[in-house]
Amino acid sequence: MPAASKLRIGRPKAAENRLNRALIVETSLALIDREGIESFSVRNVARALDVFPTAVYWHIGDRNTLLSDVVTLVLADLTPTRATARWQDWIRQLLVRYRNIIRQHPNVAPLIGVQLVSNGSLDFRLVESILECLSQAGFKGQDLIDAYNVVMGGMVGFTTQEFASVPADGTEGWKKTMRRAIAAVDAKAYPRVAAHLAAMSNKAFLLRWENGVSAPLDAGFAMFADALVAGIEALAKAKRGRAKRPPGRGS
Amino acid sequence: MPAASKLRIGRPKAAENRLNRALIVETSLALIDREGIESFSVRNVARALDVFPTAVYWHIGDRNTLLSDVVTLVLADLTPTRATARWQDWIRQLLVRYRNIIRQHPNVAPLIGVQLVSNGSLDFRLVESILECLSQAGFKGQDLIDAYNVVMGGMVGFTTQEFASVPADGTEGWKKTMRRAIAAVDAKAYPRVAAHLAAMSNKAFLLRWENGVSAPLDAGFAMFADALVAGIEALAKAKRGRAKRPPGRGS
DNA sequence: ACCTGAACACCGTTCAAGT
DNA sequence: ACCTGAACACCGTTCAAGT
Repeated sequence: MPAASKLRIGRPKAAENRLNRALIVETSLALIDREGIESFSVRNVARALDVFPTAVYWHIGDRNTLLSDVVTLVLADLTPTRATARWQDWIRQLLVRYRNIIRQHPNVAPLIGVQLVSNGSLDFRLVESILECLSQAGFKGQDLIDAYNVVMGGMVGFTTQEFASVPADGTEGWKKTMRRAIAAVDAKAYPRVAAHLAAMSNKAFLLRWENGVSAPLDAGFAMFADALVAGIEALAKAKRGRAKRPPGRGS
Repeated sequence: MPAASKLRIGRPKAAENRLNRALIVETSLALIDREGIESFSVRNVARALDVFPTAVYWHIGDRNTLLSDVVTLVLADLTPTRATARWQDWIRQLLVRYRNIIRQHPNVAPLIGVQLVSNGSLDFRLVESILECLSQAGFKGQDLIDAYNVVMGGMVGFTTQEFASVPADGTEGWKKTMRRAIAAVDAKAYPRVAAHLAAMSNKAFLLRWENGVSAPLDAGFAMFADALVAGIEALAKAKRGRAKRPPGRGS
């Protein structure tokens, strides 16, 4: 029988508060926030709720579906409310909102984008809003779809990496190894890396042993958002200029 | 004893061909390519090599380190050879090369970027080349580091999502559910989604049940690369114009 | 409808031996 | 140095019961 666990989070057992899907999803998120996805398991969720694993299964279907629901919960308030004068601001705001959400639930980051199941969310409001925004920018037809993918890809891409998960436990040895390997860069072979070593250590992709939780890349993200918006703007302008395709290779 | 497995891949056992790290890493990659990371395990690697799991452990340290080595192997030839006249072309080429590599090993995609251990690679040549390129573009100091992060974030971000892993087995029911949910969009509430439904089904993030392997986002990726490069170019130009920061928020 | 209970076929990893 | 062998503490998931 499931022992009266110290991990217990939700539900006062004896009450008439029965097990249900929402409770399971909330408990899962709480566990992931606290312990990370590496050590997340359906069995731990069951322990936290003081029921048998099979009771959880009755409600969730399977592990992937549960994780998909967690993602849906986390991203529930992603879509910005309408009404910014410039479409550029709306897109930038979307990226910022996404990052702020992930900052509150960094351990969820690895779930989004890398598994197709997380599409279970299917927030049509988000899709519609992005399309609306990009139509306003002047995109239509295939270009509109492409621009949509650019926005979504940019939104998730940078932040996912910034908050990439740190190895669970044996992390100490690995951190030391990383720090040393970085510090020991050959200044003759890689002069620019050596020159910027202090500014890049733990503040640049590949040269980190901590993630965005303890070492956020604020400035890098700001430039990423600026660049993406400026880039989309430039392409939109080029397309308006002539009714054709831009200098880049097309579909 | 490890049965003479049908999964057997490498090493003719009786030969003097002993177990070693490189062989283990190659075998792991072959298994991941064939079966996906979802069903990857150290024990399967051992079976494929016809040894006990503990023999593998003697060489690799632990599972995460092994996966990090797999990533290193896959990305070995990522960095483009020097010598493109325009820095813009070099950056675009880098993104294209990254995507081509992932197309050859799509199941590895989820490993890159989402786990900090994969930084074990530490290819200074890549870092140095990007810095060189962006210096040529006119970035310096903190801006140079930020621009570096923009490039790395963009390189990995889009493609990782395009090749997000599809659920392993029970995939049939999930696919049907997705297809129906998408097809059943409310045209009054989401007119633009409804209008572009055919063009977006399986060709736009969130509205997919297949990944880049069977439904590549070629045009979307092309625009993403164009937008990112154009955006970086615009920021560089703005910075050259005045010795200050661009309109976007800085730090 | 909702949960218990037992069971199956797996994991990663450690530790003690063998050669 | 390199591998076998056994063991530990876990997994996700299914299936048969109970209420």
